[in-house]
Amino acid sequence: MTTGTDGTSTSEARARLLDTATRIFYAEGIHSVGVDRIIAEAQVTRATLYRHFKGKEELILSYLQQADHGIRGQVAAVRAQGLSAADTVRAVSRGIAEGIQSSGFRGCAFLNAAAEYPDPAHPVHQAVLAHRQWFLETATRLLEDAGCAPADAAGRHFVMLRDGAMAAGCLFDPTLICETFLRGVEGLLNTGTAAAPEPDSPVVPPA
Amino acid sequence: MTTGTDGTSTSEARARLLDTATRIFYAEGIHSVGVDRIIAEAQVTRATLYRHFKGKEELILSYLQQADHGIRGQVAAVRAQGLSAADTVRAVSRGIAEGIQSSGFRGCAFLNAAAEYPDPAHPVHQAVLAHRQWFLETATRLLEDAGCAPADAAGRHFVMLRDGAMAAGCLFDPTLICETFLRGVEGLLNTGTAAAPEPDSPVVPPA
DNA sequence: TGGGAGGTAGACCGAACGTTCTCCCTCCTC
DNA sequence: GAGGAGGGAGAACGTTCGGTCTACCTCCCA
Repeated sequence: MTTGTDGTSTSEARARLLDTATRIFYAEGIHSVGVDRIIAEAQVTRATLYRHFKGKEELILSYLQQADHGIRGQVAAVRAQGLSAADTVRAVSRGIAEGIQSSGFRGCAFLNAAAEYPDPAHPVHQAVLAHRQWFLETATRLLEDAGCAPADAAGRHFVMLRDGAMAAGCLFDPTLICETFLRGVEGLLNTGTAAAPEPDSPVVPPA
Repeated sequence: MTTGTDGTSTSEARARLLDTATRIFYAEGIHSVGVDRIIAEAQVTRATLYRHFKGKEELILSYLQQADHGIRGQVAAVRAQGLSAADTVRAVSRGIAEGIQSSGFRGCAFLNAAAEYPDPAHPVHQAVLAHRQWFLETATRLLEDAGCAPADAAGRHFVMLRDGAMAAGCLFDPTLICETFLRGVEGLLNTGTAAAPEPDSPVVPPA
Protein backbone atom coordinates (compact mmCIF):
# COMPACT_ATOMS: atom_id res chain seq x y z
CA MET A 1 0.00 0.00 0.00
CA THR A 2 1.43 3.39 -0.96
CA THR A 3 0.81 6.41 1.23
CA GLY A 4 -0.41 9.71 -0.20
CA THR A 5 0.69 13.16 0.87
CA ASP A 6 -2.30 13.49 3.20
CA GLY A 7 -1.55 10.28 5.00
CA THR A 8 -4.39 8.31 3.44
CA SER A 9 -3.54 5.05 1.78
CA THR A 10 -4.00 4.73 -1.97
CA SER A 11 -4.49 1.71 -4.16
CA GLU A 12 -6.61 0.66 -7.08
CA ALA A 13 -8.94 -1.39 -4.93
CA ARG A 14 -9.31 1.45 -2.43
CA ALA A 15 -10.14 3.94 -5.16
CA ARG A 16 -12.70 1.57 -6.64
CA LEU A 17 -14.20 1.10 -3.20
CA LEU A 18 -14.46 4.82 -2.50
CA ASP A 19 -15.83 5.67 -5.94
CA THR A 20 -18.46 2.97 -5.63
CA ALA A 21 -19.41 4.06 -2.12
CA THR A 22 -19.66 7.68 -3.29
CA ARG A 23 -21.91 6.77 -6.17
CA ILE A 24 -24.25 4.52 -4.18
CA PHE A 25 -24.36 6.57 -0.96
CA TYR A 26 -25.17 9.72 -2.90
CA ALA A 27 -27.77 8.06 -5.09
CA GLU A 28 -29.53 5.88 -2.53
CA GLY A 29 -28.66 7.14 0.92
CA ILE A 30 -26.36 5.75 3.56
CA HIS A 31 -28.27 3.66 6.07
CA SER A 32 -30.18 1.79 3.41
CA VAL A 33 -27.00 0.61 1.68
CA GLY A 34 -25.07 -2.30 3.15
CA VAL A 35 -21.39 -3.00 2.78
CA ASP A 36 -22.32 -6.13 0.83
CA ARG A 37 -23.72 -3.94 -1.95
CA ILE A 38 -20.59 -1.81 -2.03
CA ILE A 39 -18.05 -4.63 -2.12
CA ALA A 40 -20.09 -6.43 -4.75
CA GLU A 41 -20.26 -3.41 -7.08
CA ALA A 42 -16.66 -2.41 -6.38
CA GLN A 43 -15.67 -6.02 -7.15
CA VAL A 44 -13.54 -6.44 -4.06
CA THR A 45 -13.88 -8.80 -1.11
CA ARG A 46 -14.85 -8.00 2.44
CA ALA A 47 -11.27 -8.42 3.59
CA THR A 48 -10.15 -5.74 1.16
CA LEU A 49 -12.69 -3.28 2.46
CA TYR A 50 -11.64 -3.80 6.05
CA ARG A 51 -7.99 -3.63 5.06
CA HIS A 52 -8.42 -0.04 3.85
CA PHE A 53 -11.18 1.23 6.12
CA LYS A 54 -11.74 0.61 9.79
CA GLY A 55 -15.43 0.09 9.11
CA LYS A 56 -18.45 1.45 7.30
CA GLU A 57 -18.27 4.71 9.21
CA GLU A 58 -14.77 5.47 7.96
CA LEU A 59 -15.99 4.77 4.44
CA ILE A 60 -18.82 7.27 4.93
CA LEU A 61 -16.44 9.89 6.27
CA SER A 62 -14.13 9.35 3.31
CA TYR A 63 -17.09 9.77 0.99
CA LEU A 64 -17.96 13.11 2.55
CA GLN A 65 -14.32 14.17 2.59
CA GLN A 66 -14.10 13.45 -1.13
CA ALA A 67 -17.25 15.50 -1.75
CA ASP A 68 -15.82 18.32 0.35
CA HIS A 69 -12.60 18.30 -1.68
CA GLY A 70 -14.57 18.40 -4.90
CA ILE A 71 -16.57 21.46 -3.90
CA ARG A 72 -13.54 23.30 -2.55
CA GLY A 73 -11.73 22.59 -5.79
CA GLN A 74 -14.68 23.89 -7.79
CA VAL A 75 -14.71 27.16 -5.86
CA ALA A 76 -10.94 27.49 -6.08
CA ALA A 77 -11.07 26.99 -9.84
CA VAL A 78 -13.59 29.82 -10.17
CA ARG A 79 -11.52 32.15 -7.98
CA ALA A 80 -8.46 31.38 -10.07
CA GLN A 81 -10.17 32.91 -13.10
CA GLY A 82 -9.56 36.38 -11.73
CA LEU A 83 -13.11 37.65 -12.27
CA SER A 84 -14.56 40.57 -10.38
CA ALA A 85 -15.96 39.70 -6.97
CA ALA A 86 -19.57 39.92 -8.13
CA ASP A 87 -18.83 37.83 -11.21
CA THR A 88 -17.07 35.28 -9.03
CA VAL A 89 -20.25 34.94 -7.00
CA ARG A 90 -22.21 34.59 -10.23
CA ALA A 91 -19.83 31.95 -11.54
CA VAL A 92 -20.00 29.94 -8.32
CA SER A 93 -23.78 30.18 -8.45
CA ARG A 94 -23.85 29.04 -12.05
CA GLY A 95 -21.71 26.08 -11.05
CA ILE A 96 -24.25 25.18 -8.38
CA ALA A 97 -27.06 25.57 -10.90
CA GLU A 98 -25.31 23.31 -13.38
CA GLY A 99 -24.95 20.67 -10.70
CA ILE A 100 -28.64 20.87 -9.90
CA GLN A 101 -29.56 20.48 -13.54
CA SER A 102 -27.15 17.64 -14.19
CA SER A 103 -28.53 14.15 -14.52
CA GLY A 104 -28.26 12.08 -11.37
CA PHE A 105 -28.55 15.12 -9.13
CA ARG A 106 -29.85 13.98 -5.79
CA GLY A 107 -29.52 17.03 -3.56
CA CYS A 108 -26.69 18.15 -1.31
CA ALA A 109 -24.61 15.22 -0.09
CA PHE A 110 -24.10 17.01 3.22
CA LEU A 111 -27.73 17.94 3.84
CA ASN A 112 -28.71 14.37 2.98
CA ALA A 113 -26.10 12.98 5.35
CA ALA A 114 -27.24 15.31 8.13
CA ALA A 115 -30.79 14.05 7.67
CA GLU A 116 -29.55 10.52 8.33
CA TYR A 117 -27.21 11.45 11.19
CA PRO A 118 -29.04 14.00 13.35
CA ASP A 119 -26.93 13.40 16.43
CA PRO A 120 -24.60 16.44 16.66
CA ALA A 121 -21.95 14.36 18.41
CA HIS A 122 -21.71 11.83 15.59
CA PRO A 123 -18.58 12.12 13.42
CA VAL A 124 -20.67 12.16 10.24
CA HIS A 125 -22.78 15.04 11.52
CA GLN A 126 -19.66 16.91 12.55
CA ALA A 127 -18.15 16.45 9.09
CA VAL A 128 -21.29 18.09 7.70
CA LEU A 129 -21.00 21.00 10.11
CA ALA A 130 -17.34 21.51 9.25
CA HIS A 131 -18.05 21.63 5.54
CA ARG A 132 -20.93 24.05 6.01
CA GLN A 133 -18.84 26.31 8.22
CA TRP A 134 -16.22 26.57 5.49
CA PHE A 135 -18.86 27.22 2.83
CA LEU A 136 -20.55 29.95 4.85
CA GLU A 137 -17.25 31.68 5.51
CA THR A 138 -16.25 31.43 1.86
CA ALA A 139 -19.58 32.80 0.65
CA THR A 140 -19.48 35.62 3.16
CA ARG A 141 -15.98 36.62 2.06
CA LEU A 142 -16.97 36.59 -1.60
CA LEU A 143 -20.05 38.71 -0.98
CA GLU A 144 -18.10 41.11 1.19
CA ASP A 145 -15.66 41.61 -1.69
CA ALA A 146 -18.64 42.15 -3.95
CA GLY A 147 -19.70 45.05 -1.78
CA CYS A 148 -22.58 43.45 0.08
CA ALA A 149 -23.09 44.82 3.58
CA PRO A 150 -23.50 43.59 6.16
CA ALA A 151 -21.50 40.71 4.72
CA ASP A 152 -22.58 38.22 7.43
CA ALA A 153 -26.24 38.63 6.60
CA ALA A 154 -25.53 38.46 2.88
CA GLY A 155 -23.51 35.27 3.32
CA ARG A 156 -26.26 33.64 5.34
CA HIS A 157 -28.82 34.74 2.77
CA PHE A 158 -26.74 33.22 -0.01
CA VAL A 159 -26.30 29.93 1.83
CA MET A 160 -30.02 29.83 2.57
CA LEU A 161 -30.84 30.21 -1.11
CA ARG A 162 -28.30 27.57 -2.00
CA ASP A 163 -29.63 25.15 0.63
CA GLY A 164 -33.18 25.68 -0.58
CA ALA A 165 -32.17 25.17 -4.19
CA MET A 166 -30.12 22.06 -3.45
CA ALA A 167 -32.84 20.54 -1.26
CA ALA A 168 -35.63 21.18 -3.75
CA GLY A 169 -33.60 20.54 -6.91
CA CYS A 170 -34.46 16.85 -6.91
CA LEU A 171 -38.06 17.36 -5.76
CA PHE A 172 -39.22 19.85 -8.36
CA ASP A 173 -38.41 21.03 -11.88
CA PRO A 174 -34.66 21.72 -11.70
CA THR A 175 -34.85 24.38 -14.40
CA LEU A 176 -37.31 26.47 -12.42
CA ILE A 177 -35.35 25.90 -9.23
CA CYS A 178 -32.18 27.21 -10.87
CA GLU A 179 -33.97 30.17 -12.35
CA THR A 180 -35.33 31.08 -8.92
CA PHE A 181 -31.96 30.55 -7.29
CA LEU A 182 -30.00 32.64 -9.77
CA ARG A 183 -32.56 35.47 -9.63
CA GLY A 184 -32.30 35.39 -5.87
CA VAL A 185 -28.52 35.65 -6.05
CA GLU A 186 -28.82 38.51 -8.53
CA GLY A 187 -31.18 40.31 -6.20
CA LEU A 188 -28.75 39.78 -3.36
CA LEU A 189 -25.89 41.25 -5.41
CA ASN A 190 -27.97 44.21 -6.55
CA THR A 191 -29.46 45.25 -3.24
CA GLY A 192 -26.42 44.42 -1.12
CA THR A 193 -28.62 42.53 1.27
CA ALA A 194 -32.24 42.37 2.34
CA ALA A 195 -33.57 45.52 3.96
CA ALA A 196 -32.81 45.82 7.65
CA PRO A 197 -35.87 45.54 9.91
CA GLU A 198 -37.35 48.58 11.60
CA PRO A 199 -35.76 48.96 15.07
CA ASP A 200 -39.14 48.92 16.84
CA SER A 201 -40.43 45.73 15.22
CA PRO A 202 -37.95 42.88 15.52
CA VAL A 203 -38.33 40.34 12.76
CA VAL A 204 -37.41 37.54 15.10
CA PRO A 205 -40.21 36.70 17.52
CA PRO A 206 -39.26 35.83 21.08
CA ALA A 207 -38.66 32.10 21.48
CA MET B 1 -61.62 -0.95 16.71
CA THR B 2 -63.61 2.17 15.90
CA THR B 3 -63.36 3.79 12.51
CA GLY B 4 -62.76 7.52 12.08
CA THR B 5 -64.34 9.79 9.49
CA ASP B 6 -61.34 9.41 7.20
CA GLY B 7 -61.50 5.64 7.20
CA THR B 8 -58.46 5.15 9.44
CA SER B 9 -58.85 3.03 12.50
CA THR B 10 -58.50 4.65 15.90
CA SER B 11 -57.64 3.25 19.30
CA GLU B 12 -55.50 4.17 22.26
CA ALA B 13 -52.78 1.74 21.32
CA ARG B 14 -52.78 2.97 17.72
CA ALA B 15 -52.48 6.59 18.81
CA ARG B 16 -49.63 5.73 21.15
CA LEU B 17 -47.92 3.87 18.35
CA LEU B 18 -48.26 6.74 15.88
CA ASP B 19 -47.20 9.39 18.39
CA THR B 20 -44.14 7.39 19.35
CA ALA B 21 -43.24 6.73 15.73
CA THR B 22 -43.63 10.42 14.93
CA ARG B 23 -41.40 11.44 17.79
CA ILE B 24 -38.64 8.93 17.07
CA PHE B 25 -38.72 9.09 13.27
CA TYR B 26 -38.50 12.87 13.37
CA ALA B 27 -35.76 12.97 15.97
CA GLU B 28 -33.57 10.12 14.75
CA GLY B 29 -34.49 9.35 11.17
CA ILE B 30 -36.41 6.48 9.67
CA HIS B 31 -34.09 3.77 8.44
CA SER B 32 -32.01 3.81 11.60
CA VAL B 33 -35.03 3.12 13.82
CA GLY B 34 -36.37 -0.39 14.08
CA VAL B 35 -39.90 -1.43 14.92
CA ASP B 36 -38.56 -2.95 18.14
CA ARG B 37 -37.69 0.55 19.39
CA ILE B 38 -41.11 1.87 18.52
CA ILE B 39 -43.15 -0.89 20.08
CA ALA B 40 -40.98 -0.78 23.20
CA GLU B 41 -41.42 2.98 23.70
CA ALA B 42 -45.08 2.89 22.75
CA GLN B 43 -45.53 0.05 25.24
CA VAL B 44 -47.40 -2.19 22.86
CA THR B 45 -46.58 -5.61 21.49
CA ARG B 46 -45.56 -6.55 18.00
CA ALA B 47 -48.95 -8.08 17.34
CA THR B 48 -50.62 -4.76 18.13
CA LEU B 49 -48.44 -2.89 15.65
CA TYR B 50 -49.26 -5.30 12.85
CA ARG B 51 -52.91 -5.27 13.81
CA HIS B 52 -53.13 -1.55 13.04
CA PHE B 53 -50.51 -1.13 10.30
CA LYS B 54 -49.69 -3.39 7.40
CA GLY B 55 -46.00 -2.89 8.12
CA LYS B 56 -43.33 -0.33 8.88
CA GLU B 57 -43.95 1.47 5.62
CA GLU B 58 -47.58 2.16 6.48
CA LEU B 59 -46.42 3.52 9.82
CA ILE B 60 -44.01 5.86 8.03
CA LEU B 61 -46.72 7.05 5.67
CA SER B 62 -49.05 7.66 8.62
CA TYR B 63 -46.30 9.66 10.30
CA LEU B 64 -45.92 11.89 7.25
CA GLN B 65 -49.67 12.18 6.86
CA GLN B 66 -49.94 13.37 10.46
CA ALA B 67 -47.20 15.93 9.85
CA ASP B 68 -48.99 17.07 6.70
CA HIS B 69 -52.25 17.54 8.61
CA GLY B 70 -50.44 19.52 11.28
CA ILE B 71 -48.94 21.97 8.82
CA ARG B 72 -52.16 22.37 6.88
CA GLY B 73 -53.96 23.08 10.12
CA GLN B 74 -51.38 25.66 11.10
CA VAL B 75 -51.78 27.51 7.81
CA ALA B 76 -55.56 27.28 8.01
CA ALA B 77 -55.52 28.75 11.51
CA VAL B 78 -53.52 31.72 10.30
CA ARG B 79 -55.82 32.30 7.35
CA ALA B 80 -58.82 32.18 9.66
CA GLN B 81 -57.51 35.26 11.47
CA GLY B 82 -58.63 37.47 8.59
CA LEU B 83 -55.36 39.38 8.29
CA SER B 84 -54.31 41.18 5.14
CA ALA B 85 -52.64 38.98 2.56
CA ALA B 86 -49.17 40.33 3.31
CA ASP B 87 -49.69 39.96 7.04
CA THR B 88 -50.93 36.41 6.48
CA VAL B 89 -47.64 35.62 4.73
CA ARG B 90 -45.79 37.24 7.63
CA ALA B 91 -47.76 35.25 10.19
CA VAL B 92 -47.13 31.97 8.38
CA SER B 93 -43.46 32.85 8.19
CA ARG B 94 -43.35 33.66 11.89
CA GLY B 95 -44.94 30.29 12.57
CA ILE B 96 -42.18 28.63 10.57
CA ALA B 97 -39.57 30.65 12.45
CA GLU B 98 -41.04 29.66 15.79
CA GLY B 99 -40.84 26.02 14.78
CA ILE B 100 -37.21 26.39 13.81
CA GLN B 101 -36.40 28.01 17.14
CA SER B 102 -38.32 25.51 19.21
CA SER B 103 -36.42 22.90 21.15
CA GLY B 104 -36.21 19.55 19.44
CA PHE B 105 -36.31 21.10 15.98
CA ARG B 106 -34.70 18.67 13.58
CA GLY B 107 -35.45 20.16 10.17
CA CYS B 108 -38.31 19.53 7.78
CA ALA B 109 -39.83 16.09 8.23
CA PHE B 110 -40.48 15.89 4.50
CA LEU B 111 -37.04 16.99 3.34
CA ASN B 112 -35.53 14.52 5.79
CA ALA B 113 -37.77 11.73 4.54
CA ALA B 114 -36.90 12.54 0.93
CA ALA B 115 -33.22 12.27 1.80
CA GLU B 116 -33.83 8.74 3.04
CA TYR B 117 -36.16 7.73 0.19
CA PRO B 118 -34.66 9.16 -3.02
CA ASP B 119 -36.52 6.75 -5.31
CA PRO B 120 -39.30 8.87 -6.92
CA ALA B 121 -41.48 5.80 -7.29
CA HIS B 122 -41.44 4.99 -3.58
CA PRO B 123 -44.67 5.79 -1.70
CA VAL B 124 -42.76 7.74 0.95
CA HIS B 125 -41.11 9.91 -1.69
CA GLN B 126 -44.43 10.49 -3.37
CA ALA B 127 -45.99 11.55 -0.07
CA VAL B 128 -43.24 14.16 0.21
CA LEU B 129 -43.89 15.41 -3.31
CA ALA B 130 -47.62 15.67 -2.67
CA HIS B 131 -47.11 17.73 0.48
CA ARG B 132 -44.64 20.02 -1.24
CA GLN B 133 -46.96 20.53 -4.18
CA TRP B 134 -49.71 21.67 -1.84
CA PHE B 135 -47.34 23.96 0.05
CA LEU B 136 -46.01 25.58 -3.12
CA GLU B 137 -49.51 26.20 -4.41
CA THR B 138 -50.61 27.61 -1.06
CA ALA B 139 -47.61 29.93 -0.82
CA THR B 140 -48.06 31.09 -4.40
CA ARG B 141 -51.71 31.92 -3.79
CA LEU B 142 -50.91 33.86 -0.62
CA LEU B 143 -48.18 35.87 -2.33
CA GLU B 144 -50.40 36.54 -5.31
CA ASP B 145 -53.02 37.97 -2.97
CA ALA B 146 -50.25 40.05 -1.38
CA GLY B 147 -49.59 41.66 -4.74
CA CYS B 148 -46.42 39.84 -5.70
CA ALA B 149 -45.98 39.36 -9.44
CA PRO B 150 -45.27 37.10 -11.08
CA ALA B 151 -46.83 35.01 -8.34
CA ASP B 152 -45.26 31.74 -9.53
CA ALA B 153 -41.75 33.09 -9.16
CA ALA B 154 -42.59 34.65 -5.80
CA GLY B 155 -44.04 31.39 -4.54
CA ARG B 156 -40.98 29.44 -5.62
CA HIS B 157 -38.75 32.06 -4.03
CA PHE B 158 -40.67 31.80 -0.77
CA VAL B 159 -40.49 28.01 -0.73
CA MET B 160 -36.76 28.15 -1.49
CA LEU B 161 -36.18 30.43 1.49
CA ARG B 162 -38.29 28.17 3.68
CA ASP B 163 -36.46 25.04 2.51
CA GLY B 164 -33.12 26.67 3.16
CA ALA B 165 -34.18 27.84 6.59
CA MET B 166 -35.65 24.48 7.56
CA ALA B 167 -32.64 22.56 6.29
CA ALA B 168 -30.11 24.79 8.02
CA GLY B 169 -32.13 25.47 11.16
CA CYS B 170 -30.69 22.46 12.95
CA LEU B 171 -27.18 22.91 11.53
CA PHE B 172 -26.54 26.52 12.52
CA ASP B 173 -27.68 29.11 15.03
CA PRO B 174 -31.49 29.00 14.71
CA THR B 175 -31.86 32.63 15.74
CA LEU B 176 -29.69 33.85 12.89
CA ILE B 177 -31.38 31.47 10.48
CA CYS B 178 -34.79 32.88 11.40
CA GLU B 179 -33.57 36.45 11.14
CA THR B 180 -32.23 35.75 7.66
CA PHE B 181 -35.41 33.94 6.66
CA LEU B 182 -37.77 36.64 7.88
CA ARG B 183 -35.72 39.40 6.25
CA GLY B 184 -35.79 37.43 3.03
CA VAL B 185 -39.57 37.13 3.22
CA GLU B 186 -39.86 40.84 3.96
CA GLY B 187 -37.71 41.61 0.95
CA LEU B 188 -39.91 39.37 -1.16
CA LEU B 189 -43.06 41.17 0.02
CA ASN B 190 -41.53 44.60 -0.56
CA THR B 191 -40.08 44.08 -4.00
CA GLY B 192 -42.85 41.86 -5.30
CA THR B 193 -40.27 39.38 -6.50
CA ALA B 194 -36.64 39.30 -7.50
CA ALA B 195 -35.71 41.45 -10.48
CA ALA B 196 -36.37 39.85 -13.84
CA PRO B 197 -33.21 39.01 -15.76
CA GLU B 198 -32.16 41.04 -18.78
CA PRO B 199 -33.55 39.44 -21.95
CA ASP B 200 -30.12 39.12 -23.55
CA SER B 201 -28.42 37.38 -20.61
CA PRO B 202 -30.39 34.40 -19.41
CA VAL B 203 -29.79 33.58 -15.78
CA VAL B 204 -30.15 29.89 -16.44
CA PRO B 205 -27.17 28.45 -18.28
CA PRO B 206 -27.79 25.80 -20.91
CA ALA B 207 -27.77 22.34 -19.42
C1' DT C 1 15.65 -15.71 -1.67
C1' DG C 2 13.02 -14.48 1.15
C1' DG C 3 9.19 -11.67 3.42
C1' DG C 4 5.81 -8.26 3.64
C1' DA C 5 1.96 -5.86 1.39
C1' DG C 6 -2.16 -6.20 -1.36
C1' DG C 7 -5.60 -8.99 -2.91
C1' DT C 8 -9.08 -13.09 -3.51
C1' DA C 9 -12.22 -16.50 -1.70
C1' DG C 10 -15.35 -17.74 1.47
C1' DA C 11 -16.81 -19.45 6.00
C1' DC C 12 -18.45 -17.58 10.11
C1' DC C 13 -20.09 -14.63 14.11
C1' DG C 14 -23.69 -12.34 16.98
C1' DA C 15 -27.03 -9.05 16.49
C1' DA C 16 -30.80 -6.66 14.50
C1' DC C 17 -34.03 -6.43 10.94
C1' DG C 18 -39.28 -6.79 9.51
C1' DT C 19 -42.74 -10.12 9.87
C1' DT C 20 -45.82 -13.96 11.30
C1' DC C 21 -47.49 -16.96 14.53
C1' DT C 22 -50.02 -19.11 18.71
C1' DC C 23 -52.09 -18.57 23.08
C1' DC C 24 -54.69 -16.18 26.45
C1' DC C 25 -57.04 -12.41 28.70
C1' DT C 26 -60.52 -8.58 28.88
C1' DC C 27 -63.78 -5.88 27.55
C1' DC C 28 -68.17 -4.65 24.90
C1' DT C 29 -72.18 -5.83 22.49
C1' DC C 30 -75.83 -8.51 20.56
C1' DG D 1 -73.83 -15.72 28.06
C1' DA D 2 -71.82 -16.20 23.54
C1' DG D 3 -68.83 -14.08 20.31
C1' DG D 4 -65.85 -10.93 18.40
C1' DA D 5 -62.51 -7.20 18.65
C1' DG D 6 -58.50 -5.19 20.97
C1' DG D 7 -54.62 -6.07 23.24
C1' DG D 8 -50.66 -8.49 25.94
C1' DA D 9 -46.84 -11.94 26.00
C1' DG D 10 -43.55 -14.13 23.64
C1' DA D 11 -41.58 -17.64 20.45
C1' DA D 12 -40.05 -18.08 15.97
C1' DC D 13 -39.33 -17.15 10.97
C1' DG D 14 -35.75 -16.07 7.30
C1' DT D 15 -32.88 -12.32 5.97
C1' DT D 16 -29.56 -8.90 6.29
C1' DC D 17 -26.53 -6.28 8.96
C1' DG D 18 -21.47 -4.92 10.15
C1' DG D 19 -17.51 -7.22 11.19
C1' DT D 20 -13.82 -11.03 11.93
C1' DC D 21 -11.42 -14.92 10.59
C1' DT D 22 -8.33 -18.43 8.09
C1' DA D 23 -6.10 -19.82 3.96
C1' DC D 24 -3.81 -19.05 -0.20
C1' DC D 25 -2.01 -16.44 -4.10
C1' DT D 26 1.09 -12.80 -6.36
C1' DC D 27 3.72 -9.25 -6.86
C1' DC D 28 7.81 -6.26 -5.58
C1' DC D 29 11.79 -5.20 -3.38
C1' DA D 30 15.44 -5.59 -0.05
